[in-house]
Amino acid sequence: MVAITTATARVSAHSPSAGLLAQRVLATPLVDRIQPAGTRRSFAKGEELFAEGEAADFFYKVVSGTVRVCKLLSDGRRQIEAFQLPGEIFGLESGMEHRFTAEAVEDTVVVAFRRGRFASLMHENPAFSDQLMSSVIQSLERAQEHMVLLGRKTAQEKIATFLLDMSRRLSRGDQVELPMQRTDIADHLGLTIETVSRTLSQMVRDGLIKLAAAGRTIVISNKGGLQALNG
Amino acid sequence: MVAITTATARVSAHSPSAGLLAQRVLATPLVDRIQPAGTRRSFAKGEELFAEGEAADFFYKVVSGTVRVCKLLSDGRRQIEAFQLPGEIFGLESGMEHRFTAEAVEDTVVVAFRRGRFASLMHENPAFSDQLMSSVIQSLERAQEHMVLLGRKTAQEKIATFLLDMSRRLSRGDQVELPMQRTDIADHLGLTIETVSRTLSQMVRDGLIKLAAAGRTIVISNKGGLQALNG
DNA sequence: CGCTCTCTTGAGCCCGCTCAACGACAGTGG
DNA sequence: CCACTGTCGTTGAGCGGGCTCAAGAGAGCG
Repeated sequence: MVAITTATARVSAHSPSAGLLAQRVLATPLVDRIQPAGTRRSFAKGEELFAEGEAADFFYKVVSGTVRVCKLLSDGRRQIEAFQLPGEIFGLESGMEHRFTAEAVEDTVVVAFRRGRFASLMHENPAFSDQLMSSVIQSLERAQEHMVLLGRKTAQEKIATFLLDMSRRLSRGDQVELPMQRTDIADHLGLTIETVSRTLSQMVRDGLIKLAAAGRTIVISNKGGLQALNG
Repeated sequence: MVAITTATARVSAHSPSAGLLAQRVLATPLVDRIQPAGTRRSFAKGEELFAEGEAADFFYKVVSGTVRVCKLLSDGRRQIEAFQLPGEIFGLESGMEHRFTAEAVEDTVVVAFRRGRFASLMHENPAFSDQLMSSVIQSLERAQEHMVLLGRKTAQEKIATFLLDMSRRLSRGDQVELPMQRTDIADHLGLTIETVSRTLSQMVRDGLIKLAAAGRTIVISNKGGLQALNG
């Protein structure tokens, strides 16, 4: 592992004045080259990666599958902050404990990085530090975009935004295979499951989308129409 | 400025194995000792620090006053992501442009840090890098907490949470001097100005709070009662 | 085939929004 | 000094989008 660290450090030393946050993603993410430093772990659908309040010894990167990151209120109301798709990093904390719960939406593989070990690695390897920083800032930007949705968009706009976002992030063509069920979508968008279902049905009637495979597959038939709705 | 940089780097080199994100705030924030590297700037109430889409050449730290960070939808609907109070850092981006607008809620003084200059500073000075990282992660945690509020809390709970948060962040005792007007509170909590006003009035009737100074000063007379409401 | 889990659809209600008026100040100018 | 004006906060009346409660429809699986 030391060898890997030095190698990547040498690479970054040669990169010409790598500006912090200047480029969003480097050609080959360092976090991948350093991957051996992390532990590969698998989780079955529905399994919990960690819970709110647990010690935050690790942070994670999704290899395959989907993770939902959520918070609960005392009476069980739930807010899903984000769905983490392959390539995305989550679980970094400023304190000692996790501030939210992470669960596998479907069968999922992640790489777990020990937090303490990465402190020194970050210091020795500026380029790696930049990437981690960039990743956290992107999470923040996504959170900010989502706050607009939660606070100011109508049900129709929320669904439209969600579908376009999912389409962009995991589609092959204009077909989207949703990994999560309606309850998850509802808790992500600040709606009820019934409103999600009704809104999707209405979009089918309006010719914006088509539903298949028990509602899990969505074909976007009028992308422009959806975009006009997304606020 | 070069002298200052080296000085702070030397200090951090002596700090014993400062673990990344291990402690939330160091005794003397480095960003303050390096403050000379930033430019002090003043903004009048209502003035814009930067707008969505502008080049993100600087990031900022609040010295005094209050900044609102917000996003607009095409039809004018607004979501205030956060109110930045003295000591807080904002305006860091992963891309080249600002993704949101920042405006002074009241007369405000900030320190503006040139982004490019801090890339090298971060690399030379791990402790500074840690602090910046910690600050961004804390913004993310706050955003996540706020998403629960926006997506899953009732008007009453939103107001209760807001008042307790403001009280914690800027109160002397149980009296809170709100720097922002009702429109800002509404756009922060995903409500209308009328609902904010009505809910506050109801809380006065319920003996939870007292209002003074044209509604800008709030005395929390039953903190437990408010806490029971905050979800 | 029956059981369970998920999604859909319907009927009715309520919380928060819309529209509108009024009140409380502060600043300004005659 | 007071009338005029603009900004901000409060209050009322009524509406409607999304929620609640309830039942039905598919799909997967033993």
